Amino acid sequence: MNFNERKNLIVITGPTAIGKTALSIQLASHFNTEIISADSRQFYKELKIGTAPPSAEELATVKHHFIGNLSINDSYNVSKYETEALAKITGLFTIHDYLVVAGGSGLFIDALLHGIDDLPDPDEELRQFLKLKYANEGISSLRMMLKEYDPEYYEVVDLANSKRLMRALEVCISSGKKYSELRTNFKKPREFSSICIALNRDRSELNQSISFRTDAMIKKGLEAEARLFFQLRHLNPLNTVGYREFFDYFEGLISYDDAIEKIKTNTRRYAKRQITWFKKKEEFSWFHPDDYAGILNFINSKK
RNA sequence: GGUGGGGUAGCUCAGCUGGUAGAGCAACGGACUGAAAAUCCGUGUGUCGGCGGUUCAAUCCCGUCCCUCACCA
Repeated sequence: MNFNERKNLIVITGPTAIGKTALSIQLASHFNTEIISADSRQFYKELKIGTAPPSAEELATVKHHFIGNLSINDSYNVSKYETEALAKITGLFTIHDYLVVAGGSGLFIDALLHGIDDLPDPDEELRQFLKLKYANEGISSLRMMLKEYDPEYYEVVDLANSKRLMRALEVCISSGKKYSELRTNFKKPREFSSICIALNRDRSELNQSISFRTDAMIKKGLEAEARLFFQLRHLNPLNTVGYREFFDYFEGLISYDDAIEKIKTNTRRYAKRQITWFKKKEEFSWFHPDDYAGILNFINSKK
């Protein structure tokens, strides 16, 4: 990229149900530009209710990218997103000075802003082998294996987290190198400026918003939508709040009312994890979602 | 109004023969490199309904008042 004018990526993030969609549309309209989604569940076109994607009206107001661009049968990952989103952004910056990124998936935003290390993609056979090993021999077998392949990573990894252990083993085995050596944490330079905005508000208000939105999803037919995918529930994109709880209900494990309560609880927890993630990212400035004037002022001050 | 049960953490409830209390869930805090709305780790947050009394010591025993549930009027 070689731009004469400065290109600005306005990043809008924050916990779920805080109001990212509405704000991003307002901003994109103001700057007469487009929106890049950074929401790892709104990619899936089949998930129309439970992931709270922008409405048809909203999509008609502002051009969105990476909304409903994948199927739940696709296998996708952050690295692909980095490549595709970066390419999309690079293209759009030839006609826009501002672009808006909106979404709450911290790892994906991180990959977009700073890149992610060049690691091998998961190999399905190898992953199955490791899953089986974990199921049959327990987590200690993964630990012992990792200690052999990569003692340095073994020292720092969360030894209780089977997915981290399996992923590290995957990388070691398929690359023939140590995971700890491939993880450079190098921040790739980007040829645009980022204006990073995180939204948050009083926790009780956020919880109320979560409860309200969940009820709205139920009214829109979330149960029926979940039922469509019951047979496909093993797919990763369906390991998602709002669907998994209904799957438990369909299996007779919990009651209907419990399913709805659990959707709310798990959404609250998800929101908390998002807040924890972004709190330590110093590049983000925090705003109340209603403070549009303050946010606009902040963006313009970055010129 | 009478009789009986109950009032302990945000909720549901344990708590022995008196030694200022603990489970589940919720909540809160944290980690995070191709599964990330995923996955994992950590933390009891309390006028034991109020006021008196007995006792070296009361969530526990006694009195009284308040609240609540059930049954009887």
